Amino acid sequence: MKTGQVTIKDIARHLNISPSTVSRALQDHPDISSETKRLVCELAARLKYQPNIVALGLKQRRTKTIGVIIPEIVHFFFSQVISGIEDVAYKAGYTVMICQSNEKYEREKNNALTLTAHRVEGILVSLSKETCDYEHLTDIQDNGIPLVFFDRIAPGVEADQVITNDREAAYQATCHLLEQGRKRIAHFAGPQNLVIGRERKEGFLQALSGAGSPSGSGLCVEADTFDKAFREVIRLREAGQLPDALFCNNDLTAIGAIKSIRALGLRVPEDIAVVGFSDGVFATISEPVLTSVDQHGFTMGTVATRMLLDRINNAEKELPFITKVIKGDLIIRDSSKLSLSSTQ
Amino acid sequence: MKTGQVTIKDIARHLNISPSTVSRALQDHPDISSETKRLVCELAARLKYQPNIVALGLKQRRTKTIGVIIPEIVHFFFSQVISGIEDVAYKAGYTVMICQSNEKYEREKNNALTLTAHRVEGILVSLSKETCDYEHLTDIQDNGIPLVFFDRIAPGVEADQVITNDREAAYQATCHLLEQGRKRIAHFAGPQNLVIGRERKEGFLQALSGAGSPSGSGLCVEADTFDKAFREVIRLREAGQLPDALFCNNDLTAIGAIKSIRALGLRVPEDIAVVGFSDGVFATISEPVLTSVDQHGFTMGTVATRMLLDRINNAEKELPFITKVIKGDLIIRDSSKLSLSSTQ
DNA sequence: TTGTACGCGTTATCAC
DNA sequence: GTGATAACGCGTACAA
Repeated sequence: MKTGQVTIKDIARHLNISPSTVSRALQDHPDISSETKRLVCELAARLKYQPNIVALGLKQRRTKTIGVIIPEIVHFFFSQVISGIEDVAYKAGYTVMICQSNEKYEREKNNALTLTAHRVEGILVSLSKETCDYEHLTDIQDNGIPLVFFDRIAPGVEADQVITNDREAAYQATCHLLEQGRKRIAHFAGPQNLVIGRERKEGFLQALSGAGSPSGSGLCVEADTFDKAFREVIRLREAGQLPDALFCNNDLTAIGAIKSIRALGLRVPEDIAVVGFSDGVFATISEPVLTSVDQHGFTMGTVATRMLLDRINNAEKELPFITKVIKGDLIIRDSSKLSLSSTQ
Repeated sequence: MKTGQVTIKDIARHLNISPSTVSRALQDHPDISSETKRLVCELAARLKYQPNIVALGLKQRRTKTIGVIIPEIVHFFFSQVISGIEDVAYKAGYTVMICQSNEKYEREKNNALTLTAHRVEGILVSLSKETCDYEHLTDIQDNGIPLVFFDRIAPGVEADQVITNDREAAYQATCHLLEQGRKRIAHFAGPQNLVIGRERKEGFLQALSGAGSPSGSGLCVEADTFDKAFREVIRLREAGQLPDALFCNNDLTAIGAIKSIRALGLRVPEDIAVVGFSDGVFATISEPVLTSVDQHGFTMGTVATRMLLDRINNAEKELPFITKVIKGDLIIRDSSKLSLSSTQ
């Protein structure tokens, strides 16, 4: 199917002038007579002429497009980040090409190739859960295309990064539980090959050891989905290992845990306090409303995009790589807060 | 910033052969000697050569790209649709360019221009809440670019469409409430300039009149967000108009209502049964879990994209426009279902 | 078997 | 003031 769109040539033919004259007239070039300009602009408007950005990109050797590789759009956090990305990109006259890895390494590699084939000027990446090898990404850099990681970064790869202060936020979240008088706090952790998974766990453990908590109290389990959390709570109960508080790697996990806890006839927060991470809509919808760390997804998107555009526009300068930290805010809600009575 | 990517010319220069030979070698053209092919392919691999899709698009006058205009990515339903779109598009070798209208008419007009400027071969659209005029979309069609509407269609515009059986599903949802013995059922409606808003309300009213319900029982209020629903429940209470059941235009609205109802010390579903629409994750996270109509967002995306690709690949044929209806499934959960006792 | 010429839409650089 | 030409990267009919 050929896009039957009007070109500069069409206008030139209609007016019996050359394409270059049309081009200049449209750009309000001083050399062109105002009469010609009028004629050209009128016809262009009537024919709804639009410059062909593809051709422009070819000529100018820059596509004014940036690429994004994310695990899944349907995750609220990522959709927020994308909104932030688009916001900044569009205002700067850039188009955004979004690719989903669906948490698959192979797919992520493909995404990288798709984007470079489209000659995007820069790429924003958040790693899939499977990704352990980063060659497909360093290849991009070798091609001279700037890369900015957000949230799920690649350790060891030299590049700009935007992250949450995961460890610190996890530390605070755990301290909050300790302050509530909780003794046996467990952690439902994310995949440990991701830095965010490790960092959050690390912060959790630090808080416990800082509290001089008895060894063995830091029960960590890898569970990062609603379903896994639901099952894990049941398993812990059967093993007689139910904690009195739970810090989860993300909100959906926390909510799965809450559902499971309640299904067992126990109460949140009275019997088990629960805290999530990466505050999205879920936290306020949950019952009870969920204490969580607000990761400011939209902001993360805007910051990352600005870094990328800076990098693109200063490609010559060999500026050092930057890591920006967006501070997560612990928002305390009912799922972890005892209003009056104490637990026993 | 110039994408310093390797071109066919670079390879040709290195090997002291002409660019066309390189081109043919890369395509495994029979005319080329296997020795030359080997040389070319080896060097191409070493240099990580990738064909410039932009240049190809220009030459072949087809960009292998489709555009999407949606209100907001952060809506779970829309993010599901996008996943479906990407799934089909990528398998067909198409790239997807996503634009958000942010529910603004002006922005939607801009999106349309951006996409045509990029010479996308077809466009998928779901209207913003503000949109009442459709010229920016018919302009696209006049340009010979196929258009497919999904979910939020433009009445009067001749184009392919994919929709939910909104009226019927709303009818069923309301009937379900009637079957539960509810007498005073209210509707929290969406914007009435959108067809889906009107249809869902229509279905609601039909069910009531079919039940020979007393006039005035069909209380309709325009409220389509969490906050509006929350406030509206309070207002109804103050006005002494609280219903015993509530059918909401979407899930988030339903959940806002539930939160408000509970804040008033009333129970769901015992005092007020609640039903939502467009079943997303929210429905299963809500407490109690929410009865809702599953709109099958992912499927809607795949179906719409297939229609669009068909249209693109059969541009010559003047096929009649098609409307596909994806049946919504009413999924009954705790928010509307009385297990044992009856209401009084 | 390989090279040359052309065109996709656009603009910068010459020429006139 | 305007027109012709070349170039961006690629594929292909045609020539050699």
